[in-house]
Amino acid sequence: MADRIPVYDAEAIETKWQGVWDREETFKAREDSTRPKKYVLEMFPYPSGDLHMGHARNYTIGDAMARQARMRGFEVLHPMGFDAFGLPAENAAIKNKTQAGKWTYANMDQAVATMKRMGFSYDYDRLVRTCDPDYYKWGQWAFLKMWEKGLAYRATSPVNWCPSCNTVLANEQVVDGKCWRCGSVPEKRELSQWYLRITDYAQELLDDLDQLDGWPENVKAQQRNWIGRSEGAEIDFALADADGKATDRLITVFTTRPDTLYGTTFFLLPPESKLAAELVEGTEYEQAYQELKKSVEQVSSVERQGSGREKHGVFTGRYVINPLTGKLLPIWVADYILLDYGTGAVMGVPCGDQRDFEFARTYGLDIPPIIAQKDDPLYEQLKDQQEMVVTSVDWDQAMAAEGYLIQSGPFTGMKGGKHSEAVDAIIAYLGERGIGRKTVQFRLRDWLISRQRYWGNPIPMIHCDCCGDVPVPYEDLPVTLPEDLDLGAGETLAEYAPFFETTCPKCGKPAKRITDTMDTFTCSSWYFLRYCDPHNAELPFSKESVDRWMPVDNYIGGIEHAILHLLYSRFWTKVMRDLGMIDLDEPFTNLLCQGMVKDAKGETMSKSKGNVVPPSSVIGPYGADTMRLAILFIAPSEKDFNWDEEVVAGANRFIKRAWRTVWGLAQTASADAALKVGSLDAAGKELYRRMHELGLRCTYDFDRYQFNTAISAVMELVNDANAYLNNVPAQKRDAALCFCVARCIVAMLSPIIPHWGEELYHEALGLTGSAYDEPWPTFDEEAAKASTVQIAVQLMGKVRGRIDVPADATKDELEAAAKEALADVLEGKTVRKVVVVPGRLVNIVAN
RNA sequence: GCCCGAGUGGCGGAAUUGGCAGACGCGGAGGUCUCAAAAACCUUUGUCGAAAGACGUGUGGGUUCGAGUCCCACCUCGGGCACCA
Repeated sequence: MADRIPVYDAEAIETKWQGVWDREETFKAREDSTRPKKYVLEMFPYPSGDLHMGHARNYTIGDAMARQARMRGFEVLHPMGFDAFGLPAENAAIKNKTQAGKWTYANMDQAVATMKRMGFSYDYDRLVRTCDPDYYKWGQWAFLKMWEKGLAYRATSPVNWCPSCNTVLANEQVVDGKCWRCGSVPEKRELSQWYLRITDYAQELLDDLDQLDGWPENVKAQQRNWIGRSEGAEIDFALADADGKATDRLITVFTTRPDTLYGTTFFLLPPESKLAAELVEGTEYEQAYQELKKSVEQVSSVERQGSGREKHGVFTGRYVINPLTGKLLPIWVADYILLDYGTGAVMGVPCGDQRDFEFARTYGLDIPPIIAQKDDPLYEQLKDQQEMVVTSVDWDQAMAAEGYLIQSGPFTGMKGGKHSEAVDAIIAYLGERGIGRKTVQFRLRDWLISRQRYWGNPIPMIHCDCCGDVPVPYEDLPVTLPEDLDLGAGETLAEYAPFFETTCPKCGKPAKRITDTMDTFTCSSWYFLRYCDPHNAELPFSKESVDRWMPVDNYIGGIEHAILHLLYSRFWTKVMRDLGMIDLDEPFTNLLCQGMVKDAKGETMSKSKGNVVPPSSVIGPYGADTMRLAILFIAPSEKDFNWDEEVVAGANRFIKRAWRTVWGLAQTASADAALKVGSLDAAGKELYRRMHELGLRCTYDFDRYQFNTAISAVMELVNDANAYLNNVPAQKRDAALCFCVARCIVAMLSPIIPHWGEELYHEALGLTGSAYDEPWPTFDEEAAKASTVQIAVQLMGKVRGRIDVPADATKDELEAAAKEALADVLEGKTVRKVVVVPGRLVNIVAN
């Protein structure tokens, strides 16, 4: 072994090992391995340029997991790819007068170079780019399968249209009332669009969240919120004719509060309602209705939403009949009613609902009390009152939601509220008469996937004037995206005849291709399945390969995908399961959402703010390993952190110190000598013990992905090893111990600073092969135990002293030792109780 | 309004799940080496106090021999959903 310690030259070492890993295909996932599998996956990037700090953090976390898993004996699948379709490429192409593909491929090449420079252990043979025809072909294939199952369909309805992106958006992509990508306020437009029927899976998507023990609570909560399940009832109201007599025509409402049916004094429809338009047509009420409808269209969705907004409505001149009381209820059109939730019709209960209350106040409608709490004077007055005698009250706000029914016919006196006995009783009563039924509503809407943009996966459908919408035959897939549009001149797919002109596969007559492309989130909903079998030319993936690798054991990515990508991927997985493609309910077993990297002041990094710290600015002066260590050490992975140059410098200092320590140990190390613990001197025994203690801690922290404390455990071991080197003269050091400790330090840091680890593994320890063929060291609880421990001696729970005791002392011995230590304090007091926690403390209760 | 989180030194953060609060690192102070500086190494560093000691995990209560950890009430901050009937 070398006598002199070489200088730590990060760049030389990193270049060297990156070359070796590449050449030797060290990180290729092997299909024929007999090891158990582990699938570690980071959310693939959108190639909008080079990687930024957020990517560096995301991939460093995943890489540490992947490398450690391999050392723990797993065959690891750790792939990478690019979510390559999308608007920024198209916008850049328009601006630079180039092709979207050209721009995208150049960015991907750059990003791959940076990934390699960071030393990420990807199996690059499995690189997937969603804009490659042999990938997006299978997205089209999946669309056709969904079409066949009725899960893909076309519908005309008001949709969110982003005027800046010139395309429609999914509900999930309207964030805070604005386009998720550009921040413009979308307009409502009535358009014919393509949807995936995700609502068919609403209940399952909700229920299966309970299986996802490895997901953060807040992500599951967000998904539950988004799916938005409400239990309630549908109730049929008969439309009245001009004389107030019931007609055959029924209008159904959805309500979560059927118990408040007796308090219904009006009936509500949304402005977009076709029924409302029909009811007022040709009447004196039509003009006011049209004005309201127009004013709603002019108001943006941001303004229209929000409970603070004043409510507007118009009367339609028509009535429905309350099925319980037989009373006539005026039908109003109101701007706070949503077309696409529930049945699109609402019963107005001003006493029980704050919104209905405000509406009733504005338009002078009755507010009859039908629910009261027991301490309410109204309750005393009306608790046995079945008929309506108090028809309106003069309150400031709606009644409490819970209470007892009053003036509610036979249900008077029952407990009311959500999921109350009154709810059940009224549903049962309505059910017997066939005018109401229990039902469940979801807030989740079907997934609108058409985009009127070029750079995406074409929807594989043809519209024929004779045959309607006809799927492209499977053998004609993929529908290839043309590469020679003049984007700079504003050309779109819809105007590009070579693309849309075709013939109908059914009747052979001239027909037009659908020129919408699919939402890019369709591409990212199944890429993790493609990684299992990336070169399959017959199918999107084989069942065997998915059975081999799925589910993803560790999925790492940003919290911003809590709803969008993570919900869509769960849906897609369930669809693939129902198509018989896979046997899997959920794609991602464990999910880690890493925090954001902000600048030193805590601001988010952005090009417009000019505060971006590019990864290259750290890799350049310090090297990739320092970058990786700093990122993992600065904070727990889920937390945001502020970029701090001092932490980087500190990380680099530790790497250099650990480098010298390992080399220092290596100078007296021997790989051949057997370690005889019994014959070690005191310093050696203690170092050996600490190695086990800290190794256990480090392993435990790796197992729970808490890298900051895993690193601190190794730091302690390095400190201890240094103390050993400083205090024990070279000729007295134990060669086997030195080797063992050095090897443990190298092994435990290798997942985090891999080039450093590989270099020392070979050059300092003189080992061959790869550090990643080295199994993770095993540590022993017994060996970690100290012969004597210091425990606290407490009086009434307060620490009064500390004593050194043998680790194996009995409870009685500990009690005796503690009493002795506190003898002078205890004098004159009576000991009531003694609590002994071996290895920790003795607490004496005395007075 | 509803639903999730989180509040610990000057800072990032630990605390093996009810058992010695502040591990590890940053920063600070002092020192060694040097003509000097950098680097490196050593000592020290929760607050108050000269010391003994006292006080300390957002606030106020509670349970317990013992609470950062559990329970109740509240405050503050962050995030998500939101005119969803």
